[in-house]
Amino acid sequence: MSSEPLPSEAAAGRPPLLRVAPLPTIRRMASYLRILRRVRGEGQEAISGTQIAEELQLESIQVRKDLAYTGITGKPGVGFLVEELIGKIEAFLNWDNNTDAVLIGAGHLGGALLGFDAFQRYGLSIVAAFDADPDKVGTQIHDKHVLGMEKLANLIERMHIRMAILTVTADAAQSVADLVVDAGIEGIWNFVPVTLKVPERVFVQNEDLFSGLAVLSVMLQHNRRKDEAAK
Amino acid sequence: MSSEPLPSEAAAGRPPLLRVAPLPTIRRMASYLRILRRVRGEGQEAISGTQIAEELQLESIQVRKDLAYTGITGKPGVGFLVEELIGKIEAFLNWDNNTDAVLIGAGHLGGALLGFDAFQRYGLSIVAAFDADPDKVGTQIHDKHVLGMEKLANLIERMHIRMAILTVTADAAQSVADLVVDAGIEGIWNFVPVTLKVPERVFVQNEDLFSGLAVLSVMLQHNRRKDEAAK
DNA sequence: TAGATTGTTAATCGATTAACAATC
DNA sequence: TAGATTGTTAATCGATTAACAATC
Repeated sequence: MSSEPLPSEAAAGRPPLLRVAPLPTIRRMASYLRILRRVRGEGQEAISGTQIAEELQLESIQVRKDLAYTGITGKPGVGFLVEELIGKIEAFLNWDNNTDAVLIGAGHLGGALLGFDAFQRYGLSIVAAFDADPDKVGTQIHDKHVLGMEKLANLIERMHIRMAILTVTADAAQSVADLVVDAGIEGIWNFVPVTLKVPERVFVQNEDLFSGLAVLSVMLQHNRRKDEAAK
Repeated sequence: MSSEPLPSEAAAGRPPLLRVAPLPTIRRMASYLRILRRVRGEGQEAISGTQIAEELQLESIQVRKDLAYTGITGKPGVGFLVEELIGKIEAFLNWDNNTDAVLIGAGHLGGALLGFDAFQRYGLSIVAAFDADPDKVGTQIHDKHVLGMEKLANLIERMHIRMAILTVTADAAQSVADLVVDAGIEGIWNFVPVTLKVPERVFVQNEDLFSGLAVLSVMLQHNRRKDEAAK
């Protein structure tokens, strides 16, 4: 997986594009890691692409292709060393470094995320929560302090926080995004069903529950139709 | 597209879904609907694919292609009738019918979902929650009763529930899935980072938080690298 | 050795994007 | 009419899958 520029790019005099792996590949890495950590816990030292594929109901060729992005080399006839592969995937995902984040919107969903201590194993630590509701400010949710919005920008700057998790209401989302972007945030994990306008340098990862529900609804409807047609 | 229903089918029922639209199309439908409902609230009567595309930062050709799956016909030079388009998308997603669901696992995330009253506008109603913890059984979370696991199968069968929402712990997920599948569930909205084994007739929609986090982590890391390379 | 599995190159598939005539 | 937009067909792009030699 060389990151050499394509001839056309070189010819055009542009700087070599740093390539990111395909997004579907990146998403699958998280599940590979899950399997690998479990398997390590069971004392298994090597694992084949075939085994990973079976556990995740994927094709082994896809697993092999994906794993190649981490730079690991396997042993034909054997597979990959579990410990090494875990290290490579963690490095690929930058989950071997800790990333600090702030969470804005300490409602039900925000509270649930604050309680997710599994994040620690995924390189994420939420350093504080923020909310506009004076009744919430000053309290703690799952051991995280809830601070007032007026403290947000300053904390981001002072602690060089790069990631913000948005769980505010839809009508507040854009203004909060503006605020954190101004303060220097580089990535937003957005749980609000709103299309945020941000400068190009800021990356937004949208988690849209309703799009998942849409898929499920359509598939349920589709299966029912099939059943009825079969009668 | 040859089997597109005529406008007159609106009263008669729904388009015969022989093929399912591409999954990315289905996911985007949810966001189209969001824009349309807002725009309707503002009193706008027609909307062009161009306008929808701008609001969602998409290409207009993609919006037009997607909307074609609903069977709607627009007016060249004008666009689509907002009210009609909302109806078509709701029908496409089956969100004009109510779907009952059970939620299993009344922890933090499960509780947050129980409190999401927006689901009502997306055709979903959670009729009850279930949990193995005796301390939770008998309580109410956001006005939903929490019942014991021993009542689950019977309620699914009696009420002909087709959808189950899984927010249990990872180690319980497969056995709960087996249970609801046996009881006749046709679709599972799975929030547990576990690959469920289910019969082919059951559709599983996985919502994997960590895969979203993986994308965000990689992009943050990537942007930082680019910045450093630029120096 | 025989069987399993890797890693690469090529083929296929499916979704996105482009082009453009038709039409309001 | 002129400008905007739809809807269709074709081209492109990117990801998945197939094939298979190399190798443990």
